[in-house]
Amino acid sequence: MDMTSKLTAAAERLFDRHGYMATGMDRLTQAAGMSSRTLYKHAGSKAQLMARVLGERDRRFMAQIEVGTVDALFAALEDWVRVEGTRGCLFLRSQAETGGDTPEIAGAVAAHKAAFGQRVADIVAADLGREDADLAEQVLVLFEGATHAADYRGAKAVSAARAAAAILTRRART
Amino acid sequence: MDMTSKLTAAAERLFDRHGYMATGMDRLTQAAGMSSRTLYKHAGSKAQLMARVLGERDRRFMAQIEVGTVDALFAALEDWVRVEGTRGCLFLRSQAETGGDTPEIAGAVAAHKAAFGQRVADIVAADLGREDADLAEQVLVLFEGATHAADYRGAKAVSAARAAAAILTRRART
DNA sequence: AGGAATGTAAAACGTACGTTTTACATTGCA
DNA sequence: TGCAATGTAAAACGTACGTTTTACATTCCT
Repeated sequence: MDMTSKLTAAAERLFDRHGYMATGMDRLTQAAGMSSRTLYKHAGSKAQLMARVLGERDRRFMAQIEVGTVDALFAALEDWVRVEGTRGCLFLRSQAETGGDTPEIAGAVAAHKAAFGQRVADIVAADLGREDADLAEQVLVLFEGATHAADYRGAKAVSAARAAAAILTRRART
Repeated sequence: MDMTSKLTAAAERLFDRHGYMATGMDRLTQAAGMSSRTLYKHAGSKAQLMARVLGERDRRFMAQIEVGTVDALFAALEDWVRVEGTRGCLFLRSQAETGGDTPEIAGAVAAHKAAFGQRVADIVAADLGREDADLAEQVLVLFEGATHAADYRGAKAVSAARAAAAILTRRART
């Protein structure tokens, strides 16, 4: 595994577990197993590193929700939280931690959330056989809610969202 | 307005807008208009200050959602985001920023989320005339989702959640 | 064989952190 | 009148921040 991947993986883990601001570069060099000089050669800066972490995560997440039905979307979320745990949305957390004042991060977050919104709309359209902006918004809210409520309610928040989405989707189909 | 209230109000504003970790004590003394010595006399420590901010916010928020129907719950959220803006849930953000490692904060967050969960269950029970744990979980997820999705989708996320909750509640009533 | 590329360890850069202290001014109550 | 309480400004505490630098070792390609 090359140094850049090792660094990005270590950074994602620490930023996700302890927060972006609370994670110092010394902790990062130690976790990545490299000197600070090498780290900066690959990272550029802390903000750029976070932007790359978010880009990687976006790739991974969007691949996981490459599905054709609303129910499969929530099944994918169940898998995601089982593997990754429940710490809310790293994109929104990063944005909030920095008050939206870090351009590299704000850009990565905006790009992800735009792609995610489009993906949800596509899945709803594929499931219904037609576009439905209202249902898409409801499914997006349920997905976001499950992601964050799982923080303190556990996995049952995701299954509740899945059940609610099934009801709303069936209703929209007829 | 006494110094403690002025301090708490200034702290809530800064912590909410720029994040807990990113807000330094010098910025806080300046915003609260008092010396650091006075600030520490009233705050105790940064973590204790945040805990008091969260306690205040819990009081204000729980008063706002003192309602008897599911629809009124989401109407209250619409009012809340109109007044307070859309920056997600300060409790979950604080918890995530500190990785759950700050006891004062973790305690305040746990207390709030327990009270909030109970309140949602009570509202659902009052609306239906009977308890319904499944519907309560769905309403909670919709509420949490609206809170966070409003960050990037705007107020329409809240109305989508309201509409979805209305459908699920009507269905549960019959 | 030789030299760019890539890595290391460790110290230093200046700044800011959360917190405490020193020295002094203003109040309000007994 | 006097003194405790409460406030101020400003410097200092030690630590940690993100970042750069210095000096040196090790690969890898031609």
